[in-house]
Amino acid sequence: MKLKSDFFAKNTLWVAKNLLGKRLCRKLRSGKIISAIITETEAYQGFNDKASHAHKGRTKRTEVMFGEPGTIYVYLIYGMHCCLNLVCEKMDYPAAVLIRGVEGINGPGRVCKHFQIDKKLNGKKIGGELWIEDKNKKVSGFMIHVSRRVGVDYAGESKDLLWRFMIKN
DNA sequence: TGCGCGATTCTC
DNA sequence: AGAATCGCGCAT
Repeated sequence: MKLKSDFFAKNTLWVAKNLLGKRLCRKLRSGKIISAIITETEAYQGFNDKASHAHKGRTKRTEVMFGEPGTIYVYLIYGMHCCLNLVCEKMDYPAAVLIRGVEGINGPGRVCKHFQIDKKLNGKKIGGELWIEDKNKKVSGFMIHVSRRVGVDYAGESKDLLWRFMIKN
């Protein structure tokens, strides 16, 4: 079953945890469909999260994070890698979950490379070209490891928030 | 108009 | 440990 936008219209931490074990699916430019189980996520949420791009307010770049739940947010980092996020919560509230890793592929940049995800998907809704499926009966009952987010040491008191989630093993 | 830096990854 | 590489946010 494809997840619908109502799945994302919830607390960002809940979405980050509950995306673990779901299947990320992508229709490649060639038409071929590939997928992998999501194993690692991070939450970026609210007006007080200094690690979030949206902390500095609504800008051309962060506008997507204020949009409808289930919207795709892709940004370019370090001038060379793309990162995939899914917008959560409600309109006008900045929130997204970063997909940091899938089965066999670690790191947000490598996930985007593998799934051929770039900024052309930014602002689009999940559904046609990129979607999440929840039908993995064998992927359940796993343990979730919680830790601090990666690469946000600049974020003051927000850097120690335990908003990173990954499947153990 | 210019500058510093980043939710990273790969190589030396 | 250092490079690669560019758009964004803020200062000028």
